[in-house]
Order: sequence, then C-alpha cells, then structure tokens
Amino acid sequence: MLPAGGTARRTSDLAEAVREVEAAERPRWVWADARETYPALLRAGVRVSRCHDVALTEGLLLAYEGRYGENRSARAAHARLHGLPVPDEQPPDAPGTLFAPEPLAAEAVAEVLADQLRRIEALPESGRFRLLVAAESAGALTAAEMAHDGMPWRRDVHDALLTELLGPRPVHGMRPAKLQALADEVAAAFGHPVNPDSVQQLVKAFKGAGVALKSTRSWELKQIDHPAVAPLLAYKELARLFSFHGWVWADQWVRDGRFRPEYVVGGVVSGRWATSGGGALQIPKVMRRVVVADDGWTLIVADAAQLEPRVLAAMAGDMGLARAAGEIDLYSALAQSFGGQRDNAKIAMLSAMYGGTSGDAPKLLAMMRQRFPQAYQFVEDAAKAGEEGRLVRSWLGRTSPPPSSRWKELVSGPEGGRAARDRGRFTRNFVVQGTAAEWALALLAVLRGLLPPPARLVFFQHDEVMVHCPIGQAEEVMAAVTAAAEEASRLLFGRTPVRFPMEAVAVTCYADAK
DNA sequence: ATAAAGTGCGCC
DNA sequence: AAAGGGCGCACTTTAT
Repeated sequence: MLPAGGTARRTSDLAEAVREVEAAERPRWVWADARETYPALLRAGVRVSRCHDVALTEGLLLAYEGRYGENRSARAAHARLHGLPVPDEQPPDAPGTLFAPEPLAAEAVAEVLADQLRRIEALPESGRFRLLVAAESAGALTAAEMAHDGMPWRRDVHDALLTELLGPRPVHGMRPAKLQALADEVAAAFGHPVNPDSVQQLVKAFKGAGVALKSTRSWELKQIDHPAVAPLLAYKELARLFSFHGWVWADQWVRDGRFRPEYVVGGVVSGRWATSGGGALQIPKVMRRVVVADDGWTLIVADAAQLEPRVLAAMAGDMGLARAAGEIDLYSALAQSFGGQRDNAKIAMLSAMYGGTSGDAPKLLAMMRQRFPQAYQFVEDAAKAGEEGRLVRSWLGRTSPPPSSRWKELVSGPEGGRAARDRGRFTRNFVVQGTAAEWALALLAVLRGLLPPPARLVFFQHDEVMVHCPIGQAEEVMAAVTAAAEEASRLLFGRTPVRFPMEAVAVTCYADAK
C-alpha cells in the first residue's frame, strides 16, 4: 500500500500509519484490492477519501482489451507484466492461512500501477476511462463502508411483520402456521397431498385435475380457474418471504440493529453492483417498514427517475429525446410523440433499450425510429455489434465480454439466428445499463465526498441511495444529493439539456419514501 | 452423498 | 396480457 507517487513504507501499525498520512496528505491510496485492505482499516476506525483499486482497474482494462474474465488480481497483473505464469483466481476470502500467499510487495504494486496508467493513457478516450477508474475505486471504498456501517434494521419490527404474515417463528425445519395452512388448502383442493414447492408435483396435480400447465409461474396460474390456485399463489408469496428474508436470514445478516450485506463492486457485467450474500438488492418492498432510522436520526432516500432513457438521450446526442429528458417526467413529455399515451412512450423506450418485440412494440418502435432517429440508431448499432460478435462499450469505456466459443459455434449452426439475436439484445442493453451504472457510481462517489460527518451512506441499489444522518443534517444531505446528481451528470456528459432528477426525501421509515 | 442444473421470483 | 435486459437466492430435481 502506498500513496500514489510516494515512497513505499513498512510499518507494524498499518492503520495508524494510514491515519497519519491520510490526515496530512489526503493521497490517492493505491491498493492491490480494497476488499482485502479496507475492511480492517475501517474496523480500526480509519477512513480514506480516495484510492486507486488495482484489481478493479485491471478488470476494466482487461475487458477493454477483449480479455474479459481473466484473473484481474494485482498478483496476476504483475505476473503477466513479467511473462510469468498467471496464478489461479483466489476466492475473495479464501479460507485457511496455511497457503495464503504473502501480500504483493509495494514495489510490485507500483509496477502494475505504472503499467495501468500507461495503458489508460493510450486509450482513445483516456479521460473518460480515468473517470471510470476513479468512480469504480470510490465504489470499492463506499461498498466496504456500507458493509461496515450497515443499514438500520429493526429486528423487533421484522419479527412482528413476519409473525403477522406467517405466524410465530416455527421450530427448525417446520413451516410457519399460516404457510402450513395454505399448503393444506392446496392439498385439499386437489384431494391429495402435494408439495407446493415442487414444480413437478404441481404440474402433475393440475394435469390430474384436467388443467394443462407449461409452468407454475404465477402469471400463468392466475389465468386458471381451479380452487388450488388462490392458496397456491398466497403460499408462493409467503414462502419466499419466509425462506429469503425470514428469521434465519436475520440471524445471519442482522447484528446490532444493522443489516450488513456484502456488495460486489462491478459484480455485474454491465458495471452494476451485485451482492455475495444477504440479498441486499432484492429486499421485498414489504420489508421496507423494517428499515427505521435511529432515534434523533433520519433516512434520506433518493432515486434517479427514469435514469436509463435519460442516459440514452445524452449518449446518443438525440436532441428531440434530450428535450423530453429535460422534463421531470420523461414519459409524459414523450407521450404526444406516441399518440398521446404515456404508457406507449414507456413501452417504446423500454423496447428500444431491452430489445422487446412483443405486443405493440414493433409499431411503437417504428414511431420511435421516426421521431427519435439518433437514439433509435444508437441502440440499433449496439444490437448489430452484438449480433456480429463485436464488443460494445459504455460511455466511459466499460466493455462487454467477447462472444464465447460456444456462441460462435451456435451462430454458424441452424439456430444461429436465435443466438445472434440473443446477444444483440444483451449488447443493446449493455450500453444503456452500463452507462446508467456509471452515472450512479459517479453520483455515489461525489455524494460520499459531500456528506458531513456523521452522516453515512447505508444503502445503494442501482439508481437509489440511502443516507442515515442526524435529523439536523437532513436539509444539508438532501442538498448534497441534488448537487451530486448534477455533478455526476456534468462529469459524464458535460453540458447537456438532459436532466437527471434525483429528489431526496427525509423519512423515519424506508416504507414512507414513496 | 454432494454438485450442478432447472425453476421461480424478488429487486432495478 | 405477459415478454424484452441485468442479477441472487432457495428450493427441487438430475447428474456424478
């Protein structure tokens, strides 16, 4: 670990040394991997403002170079630099210290850093890529801090909610009373025992009752007239709550009134974050009432409205769409271009960004092509690149994986058209989702820097942020959110008519945010 | 017995 | 009505 441009240090009390250097110089710390370095510093009460994460940067560079998925650790990068055998990927928390490798020497990290900076400078859009690297690295800091601080989570409220919906906590291995009652109802409706968790048994039972099903997806069940359907749908909903976010989950993930998920920065190919535990990005909305600010504190909740179509408007330089994206409700502004229907405008935009073809999509896409030719062409080009096996990049340069050898085989076979279209839909969406993720990352980085202590970022979900702060800081934090959104827009797109509205609200409970 | 695949559904 | 992008996770079923 070393400050960029500084000299290497060795110290027995790393945390104390970092604290001193941070206070005196505020350097951009160069870390082989923030996931390995930062949590321990946080536990020691040390925070830093900036870093360059070598591993995340290596991942971005490798992808840009068409080598997505290769080992991106600093150790692997160093080995490649010297033509040495590249080590296997180490799991982030590889158990067993017996064979744990020595940390990479500071000199080696510095070598990799210098190489990365050279590779970045050589890129055609090096300025954008530098921004991407800075934002991704700031994300690594934020993710570690959010895991450390945790989101307020009231176990008593959680328990009350579960008890209300499911019945009291059952003994291990049993279904809660209300869940069991629903399972019994399903069985009674069929006249024989059926495991409602078994697709196979359900399809068979419905077949016996004269109902042919292709699947047991709830939308398909809803179209069926059979007494088992209602209790089954209720069962599915509650069973998910019980197993995903029930008491066992809380035992594992909630401590000291805080939910501490493990975020994986850049864990999604598009640059979105993933989680490696705790399911923080899939918390059911009904659970939001469990997230309550501490006494005397408040939650500032903000999400970017219609982020993806705005990003498309800005990227494509489509002035017509950009004008609509200058309004708070983009879809309403677009409605008149789509026969006066807001819903039609929304379907048109989503179909363009996702590659939708069903229902009214073809008709609405034709209208979009006519009204917003540049935006239309932008996503069409991305889709075409994907179908032809080429790489696509987000605005700042995050790059899609190259086609697999399996895909290349498929494409030249009888089902080739299908495989090509599938990849086209992926790359079409990649450029939009990836750039939206970059905007959100930039917002997060700026906001993190603007927050007055002791305000803390406690949640981030694609285009939504939550800050936990003393009530007295609410106004300042809400202003910081607005400022951060403006700065993120300026950093990515410079001067653009496109607005990126990010309205923050102060609430005691997350459930009251919308 | 354990691992991998398939299914379904929560979030954006 | 229900299909178009990205995930993670629990459950069952199938493969090893």
